[in-house]
Amino acid sequence: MHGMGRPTNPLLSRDAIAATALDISAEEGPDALTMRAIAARMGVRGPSLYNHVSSKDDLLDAMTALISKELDSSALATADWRAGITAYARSYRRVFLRHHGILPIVARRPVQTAEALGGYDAISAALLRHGLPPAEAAETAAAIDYLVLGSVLETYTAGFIRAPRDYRPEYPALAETLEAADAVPAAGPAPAGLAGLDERGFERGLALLLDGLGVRLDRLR
Amino acid sequence: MHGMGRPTNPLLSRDAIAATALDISAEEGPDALTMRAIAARMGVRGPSLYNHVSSKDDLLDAMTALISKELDSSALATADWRAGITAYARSYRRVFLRHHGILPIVARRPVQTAEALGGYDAISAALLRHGLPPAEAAETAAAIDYLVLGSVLETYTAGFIRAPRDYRPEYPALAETLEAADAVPAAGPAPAGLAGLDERGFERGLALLLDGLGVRLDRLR
DNA sequence: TCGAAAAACTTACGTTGTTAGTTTTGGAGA
DNA sequence: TCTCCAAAACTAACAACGTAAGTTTTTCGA
Repeated sequence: MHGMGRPTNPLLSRDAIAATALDISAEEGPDALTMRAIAARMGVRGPSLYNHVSSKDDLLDAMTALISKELDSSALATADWRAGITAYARSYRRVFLRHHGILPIVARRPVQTAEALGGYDAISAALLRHGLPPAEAAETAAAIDYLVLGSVLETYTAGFIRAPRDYRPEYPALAETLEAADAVPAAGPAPAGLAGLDERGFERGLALLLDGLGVRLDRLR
Repeated sequence: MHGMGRPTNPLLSRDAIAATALDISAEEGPDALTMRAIAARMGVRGPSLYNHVSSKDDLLDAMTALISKELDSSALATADWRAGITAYARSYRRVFLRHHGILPIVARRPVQTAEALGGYDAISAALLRHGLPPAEAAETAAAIDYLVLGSVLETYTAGFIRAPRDYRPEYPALAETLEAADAVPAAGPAPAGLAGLDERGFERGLALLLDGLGVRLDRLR
C-alpha cells in the first residue's frame, strides 16, 4: 500500500488519544505532550489526531474527563462523617497525584463527568446530613477541595532547594521545622523525612480542618 | 541611524522585562505571554530580551522572584497567633490572586527571595512560639500553604458551568449547597453569591483549620 | 450497488522559542 | 585622550509546534 487511506480497523479514538496523552505526560512530563508525540506513540501522523479531537484544548478536555472518571466517592457513604471525608479526600488526592504534571491544566477546567459531579454531590450530602447549613456546606466542600489541590499542585518540600540546615543562619525557625520534618520516620504510606512532608502536611491540614468541623457540628447539634 | 546598535540609555533590564511580562500575563492571560509580545511592549525586538534573560524559563524565574517580593510577613509579628496567621494567609492569598494566571507556573518554582523565605520563617516561628513541636509546625505551615494556593489555583465556583438549580435533578445535595451559596449576601471584601464562594471557602477552611489548631495548642499547654 | 462520510495521509502555513552574526555605543585602562 | 572590548540593540533564520487544506482509501447506510 502506498498512499494510506482509511484503515480497516480504526487506529484512533478520542479516548485512546487522551489515554496516550496521559501516559506521555506522566512519563515524560507535560512539555513532551505534543500532538506529534502522541501520534507517534500511536503509530500515526500528527494531523490524523484532528479527525478525533478538534484541537489540543479539546484534547485537554478529554484528558480531564478521563482523569475525573477515576474519582470514586463511595467512601462518603459511611455514617461516620470523619472517616468518610478523610477517605474520600485521600482517594481524591491520590488520583490527582497520579497526574501531577498536568494538574494545573486539568484543575481549571469545568467539572462535567458523572464521577466528579457525584463526588461533589456526595460530600455536600454528607455535610448536610450531619447538620451543616447549606451555604456553609458549600464553603466547607470548597475548602477541602483547595487543600487537596494545593497539596498536589505545590510540593512544600520541593520549594526549598538548600539542605534544611543551610537555612539556619538566616531563617532559624524554618530550619528547625524542616530539620525536624526530615527526621520523622516513615508512617504507613508516607515516606520518612522531608520526602514525606507533603503527604503529612496534607494529612495534618485535613485533620485540623476536620477537628474544627467536629467542634462546629457539635455546636449545631 | 540605520542599523541600530547599542542605545544611549539601556531600554531593557531583567527586572523591567519580568515586570512587563507580569503585566501582559495579567492583562491578556498567560497564553499571550510570548517573548515577542514582551519585546513589542518595551519597544524592542524579540531576541533583544536574550541579552538580559537566558531563556523563557529564566524569565519565569525572574517573574516568580518579582511576585514573591510582594509577600509581606509582618502580620505574623503579632502576639495573637490566630490573628497573625489569618492576616498573613489573606495577604499571601491576595498576592497570588493578583497573578492568578501564572500561578501554576510560579508555584512550582523554588522559593528563593528573602521575602518568601522570611514568610516561611515567620510562620514557622509563630507556630513554634506557641508550643507546636517542630515537625508538626512544618506540617501545619505546609497545610496553610496548600489552602492558600489551592484556593487561588482552582475556583470552586468556576468548575460548575450550569446554573445551580440545573444540578438539582441529578445532584440534589450539590444543587442545594450551591443555591444557598448563591443567596449569601456580600460580607466585607467578599462579593455576594456564587462569586464570593471562593473567598468564603478559603476563609472557612482557614477558620476551621485554625479552630483545630487552637484545640491542639490548648492540649499542648 | 453506489456514494457519502470516515479516517488515515501529505503538504504547508503562521507562531513560538532561540541561535548566530552584525552594528553601534559605553566605559575602563593605557 | 585614545583605544578597544564588552554590552545591548539589531536582522536573519532555524526547528518545533499547533493546525488547516486537500488527497486517498475504506467503510457503511440508502
